[in-house]
Amino acid sequence: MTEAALNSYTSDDTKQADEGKPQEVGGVTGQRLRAFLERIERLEEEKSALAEDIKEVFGEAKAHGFDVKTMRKVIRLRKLDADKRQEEEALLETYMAAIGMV
Amino acid sequence: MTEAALNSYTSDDTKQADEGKPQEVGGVTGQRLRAFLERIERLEEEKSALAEDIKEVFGEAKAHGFDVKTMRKVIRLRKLDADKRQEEEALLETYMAAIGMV
Amino acid sequence: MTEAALNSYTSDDTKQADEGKPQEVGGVTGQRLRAFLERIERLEEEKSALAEDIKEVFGEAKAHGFDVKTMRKVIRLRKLDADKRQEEEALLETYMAAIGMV
Amino acid sequence: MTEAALNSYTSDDTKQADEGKPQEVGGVTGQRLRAFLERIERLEEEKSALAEDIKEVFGEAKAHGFDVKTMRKVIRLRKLDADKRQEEEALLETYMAAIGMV
DNA sequence: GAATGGTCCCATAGGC
DNA sequence: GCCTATGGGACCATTC
Repeated sequence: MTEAALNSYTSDDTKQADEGKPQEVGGVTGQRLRAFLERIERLEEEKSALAEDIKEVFGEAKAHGFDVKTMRKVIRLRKLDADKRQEEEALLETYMAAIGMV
Repeated sequence: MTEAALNSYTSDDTKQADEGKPQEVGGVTGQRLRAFLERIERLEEEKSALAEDIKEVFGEAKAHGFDVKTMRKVIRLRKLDADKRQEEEALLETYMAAIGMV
Repeated sequence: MTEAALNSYTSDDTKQADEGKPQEVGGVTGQRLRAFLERIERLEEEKSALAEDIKEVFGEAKAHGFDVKTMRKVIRLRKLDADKRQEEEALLETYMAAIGMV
Repeated sequence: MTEAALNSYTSDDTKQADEGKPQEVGGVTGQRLRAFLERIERLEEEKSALAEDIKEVFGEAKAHGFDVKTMRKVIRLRKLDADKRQEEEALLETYMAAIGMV
């Protein structure tokens, strides 16, 4: 995405910048906000790309004759395992904290 | 669904231990399936990590006094904008291809 | 909640009913819709009541010196257990279906 | 947090087996905790069941050609209305109490 | 008021 | 091609 596209909805500030004058409107705060927005948008693009990748891998597996639905079930189950383990540890920590073992 | 697929979650390692021979059960197919599962799980972990990052950035922005809900709105609008722009460009290319402008 | 309250947003039909004439506007369809809405609202009231009950039990437990946070953790963990078991069974069924054991 | 609370998830049954004596560890307190947990879990099951029921009713309505999304909107509006009415009644009662009208 | 967990709603994707 | 099912996101309530 181009910088221009990013500016499309906050264009007032940009226009001023284009005219070679420091931002009197919005100013530093606007700069900071824009920086946050762009960081987030960048991360979301990466996230979407990963989602694409995942879909592709499923497609590949399917092309090799594997059943996607079952694969999803297996993955979900493995995730439950991991979550359970994590939850157990969290509970243990809570207990230890409760009896003063920091 | 293949027999190998069905065996995927009862690990090859175990079977090997039982029979003392590498990959008699499931074999190459099981290996392939596992590879797919692991690739997917890896990608999903990365995706989750990015989701975490995004949350953190929002948190940071909030700490600087920005309203997260409004930020989300802005991002949504900008995304629509970007999608629209992309759509238009795609259409333009279609037209240009149609009239032989490569 | 009174019947009048339930009718507050679909009052047109009701008004006609009040005037001793069968519903020409909306008619049977409106009746059916209202019946659905009322069933749902009834169920949601019951659900809210249960949420209240749960809060009360936590309160009671707290009054007996139990730590609510830890209790929640334990409950969550037990739920994960249950989910995992259920998921395992679902996976097994998928497998059996896959090999034609209906 | 009490010691009994900490023992709640490692069941009394096991301890009993180990020591051959009923309820020496955890004891009455553990019993009480377990009772609380079970009451809560029972209530949560009922709550989930109701959520299921609600989904089913929506499904039924959909099968009759109603638009679920719109139905949700209507229900939300009617709820707001009900809340408002209740609020007003509460205020009225407060006033009446204030002027001694029991 | 900050953070966390829970619930609800929507949008997308896969199956029939 | 609909339609159900599932995952993700937003919102809200509650706790510390």
